[in-house]
Amino acid sequence: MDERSLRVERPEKTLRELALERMRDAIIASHFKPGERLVERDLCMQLGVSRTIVREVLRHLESEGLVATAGTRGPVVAVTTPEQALQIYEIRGVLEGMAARACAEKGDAKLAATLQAALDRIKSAYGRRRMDLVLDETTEFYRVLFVGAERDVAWGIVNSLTARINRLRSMTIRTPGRDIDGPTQMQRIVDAIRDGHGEGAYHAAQEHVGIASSLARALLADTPAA
Amino acid sequence: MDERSLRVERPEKTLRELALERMRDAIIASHFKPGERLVERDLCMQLGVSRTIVREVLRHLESEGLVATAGTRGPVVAVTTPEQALQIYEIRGVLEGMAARACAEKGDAKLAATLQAALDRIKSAYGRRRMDLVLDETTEFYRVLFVGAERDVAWGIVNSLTARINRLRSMTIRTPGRDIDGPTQMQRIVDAIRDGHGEGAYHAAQEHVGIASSLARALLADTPAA
DNA sequence: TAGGATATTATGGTATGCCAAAACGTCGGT
DNA sequence: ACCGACGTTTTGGCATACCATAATATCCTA
Repeated sequence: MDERSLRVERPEKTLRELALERMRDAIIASHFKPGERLVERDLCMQLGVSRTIVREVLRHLESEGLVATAGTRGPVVAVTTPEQALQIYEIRGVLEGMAARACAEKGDAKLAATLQAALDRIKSAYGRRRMDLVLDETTEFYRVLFVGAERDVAWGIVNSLTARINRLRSMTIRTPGRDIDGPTQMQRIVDAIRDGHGEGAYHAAQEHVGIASSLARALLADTPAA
Repeated sequence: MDERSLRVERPEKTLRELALERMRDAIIASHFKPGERLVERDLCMQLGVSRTIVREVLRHLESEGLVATAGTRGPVVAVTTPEQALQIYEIRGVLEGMAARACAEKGDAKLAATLQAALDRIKSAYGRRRMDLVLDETTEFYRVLFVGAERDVAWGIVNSLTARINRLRSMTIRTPGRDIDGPTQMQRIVDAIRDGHGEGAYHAAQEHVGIASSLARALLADTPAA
């Protein structure tokens, strides 16, 4: 037993931070459904924390758009209307296009390789029918894209918007043929970036989101609100 | 004294909501400076509310990006780095361009008139050297633009981003000649919208933000961090 | 049985308390 | 004068309490 093993490990995160992550993940994963009432005291029991923490977490989530509070009625999981969902796809289109263009103009071969690796992991997840992993790896792909583009502000926005349409995302990746078409479109993004084609990357990224948007539009025509 | 005067007026907003607005406005108006420590108990005294409310307000403002909390050190007013500020201008450029294009494609004469009225108010504020009003009326102009474009999600993003660079905004509108050039550029946006020119409106909006970005870049070269 | 009145319970808004850790001030030794 | 140890104060993390209002259940009457 040497000196290091006597060291006291201090918790890396506060209870509040842990609870926030847990709640955010639970909403994103549809454990709590859109429109569902989030009763503070129930959450206290589920999370095993006091109301103080629950309320503070709810304030965060309100500001993130994942929770809505209207008048005297308590907090509910936010409902993303079809109109909003389509707006979100549009915004993602312009921001992802912007990031893709910046990556292409950067001319960084290592970045292109990292994106390719991330895309390969998406393909692999599709191949294994691991749809949960497809979403996670897609998020990772875009994180690499925005970090590579040095656009952390836009990444914060896109990531937050994406959380609000996660149910829809989960549905679009399951549409027939998406497992082939989706990675093919993303491959075009990566290729354009590797080749340094700014406009090409911009349009490839926009097209990819545009197609997802069309899929979502069709799905929303069948089952409203996500 | 009739029946109506016996009615109990219930407060429209909770204490928390009022405190949140007050704090947000105070940060935006530079009452609290970037990097300044926001001590909970001090805020309690200044706002006249309990720590509960202060903490919940701080959670909101954290998620909005106006307040930062790092490790064991308490909350501070967020510092927007020059890099972030420039990113924010870039994002505004694409989102405002998108909204302007949507307005132009809408072909709504009433909307164009409302935008013109809003721009006239900006001009009037410039003429009276009321720079605080210039900022307020500019915000109103863009609110009308996004609402007219039916892009409330993008408006939420732009409004929130703009709050983070308000000091810089306050400085750019004060640069020599901006009082003439700014409204001229915005007039081009309004004209393109009135004439139904989608691409024209898009580029006019992008150009306007691009010029503000260049002014900001120059200012940031002199005085870092806002 | 249906509807209204009343009682009870649940819930959000808000304040206060406790405690551990961080920050700051003081003192003594070199 | 500087540094380290120690004591004191400040501060954030977190829990709990109180209260008014909203929601729900129960009871009584027509």
